[in-house]
Amino acid sequence: MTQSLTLHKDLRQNHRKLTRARQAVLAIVTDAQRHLTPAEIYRKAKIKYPHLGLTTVYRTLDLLAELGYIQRVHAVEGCHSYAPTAQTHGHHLVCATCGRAEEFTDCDLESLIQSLQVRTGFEINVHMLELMGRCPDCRAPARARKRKTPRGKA
Amino acid sequence: MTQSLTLHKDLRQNHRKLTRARQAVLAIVTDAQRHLTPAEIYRKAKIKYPHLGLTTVYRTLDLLAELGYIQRVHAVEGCHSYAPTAQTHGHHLVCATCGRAEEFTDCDLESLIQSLQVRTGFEINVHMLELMGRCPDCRAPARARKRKTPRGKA
DNA sequence: GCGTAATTGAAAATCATTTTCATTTAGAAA
DNA sequence: TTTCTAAATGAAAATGATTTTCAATTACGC
Repeated sequence: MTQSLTLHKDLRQNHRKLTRARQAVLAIVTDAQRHLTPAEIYRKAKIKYPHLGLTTVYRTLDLLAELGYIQRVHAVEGCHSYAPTAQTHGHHLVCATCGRAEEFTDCDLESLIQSLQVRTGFEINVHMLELMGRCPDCRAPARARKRKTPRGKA
Repeated sequence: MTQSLTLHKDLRQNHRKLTRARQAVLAIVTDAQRHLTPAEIYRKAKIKYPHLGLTTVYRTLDLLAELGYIQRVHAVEGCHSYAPTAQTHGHHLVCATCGRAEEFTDCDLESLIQSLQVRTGFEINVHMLELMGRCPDCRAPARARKRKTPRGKA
């Protein structure tokens, strides 16, 4: 709604149009509780707007990410998922079992970055921090059920 | 060399064989100064061992990662690259310009993880931290030359 | 409303990855 | 060393994800 208005303005500034496809895609990503893959977004958005094509989803995700409305999420699995920007002001805490993601902003890496800059001579300007584990919901039944196969290296 | 011996032992324990293909792939990743994609590894390893097939590279990368000899790297670009484990005891500092990667181990996230665990109820057991910026080499000439295009789509 | 550039979706093309399968090979045992 | 067999291999095909092409459609400034 309000977001659509802002988007409309942002698009106009670049001589671009606010289409139903773009609204549908943005709505899906914005309302999602967790990051979604392009295919998932396509499936969900197609319900709102059945005429939608997968190609357009890819193009729209690129566009929205460029404009800063959504963000690419890099998790261990699902390298190319997307999450609304609001949800990603900072970093992710992703549940390895159900994919639910919490975000947090306080990452306090300043001192680390400072010392690394001095030590390495790099100029550091981006950082990506992703934490993974199990959310409360997935931890609870885990005690009762059999544990998931560790699929570990050993 | 020494690494090959260790690998041989590790493989034997799992009833697996030390093949020329595996040696070639491991050598390439181990000697790399930055993380490489499967295709890059294939191209380079094929020089050492021309008979090598791409399929085998994929299978070998999985195996070596499982055994802990190499690690998957998740950077903003190149979601499925690999780096030697030695280089990734901790985290990466990647140069956005030339791709050169430094690694560091002191990440000091314990207090952050602690407080997040309490706050969210998550059990946190993995973290991924990647810093990006420009390395000294790429910074130096930057002052003299024109700055690189910011790589925006617009 | 009109005109036009931007956008679209379907299909084809491309690219990365996995599977299949007949052949080859490492390495344990003789 | 030779023999034997399970493990590993590479080529080709299959699969999946993403991008390109292009003619048709649509948003929106006029």
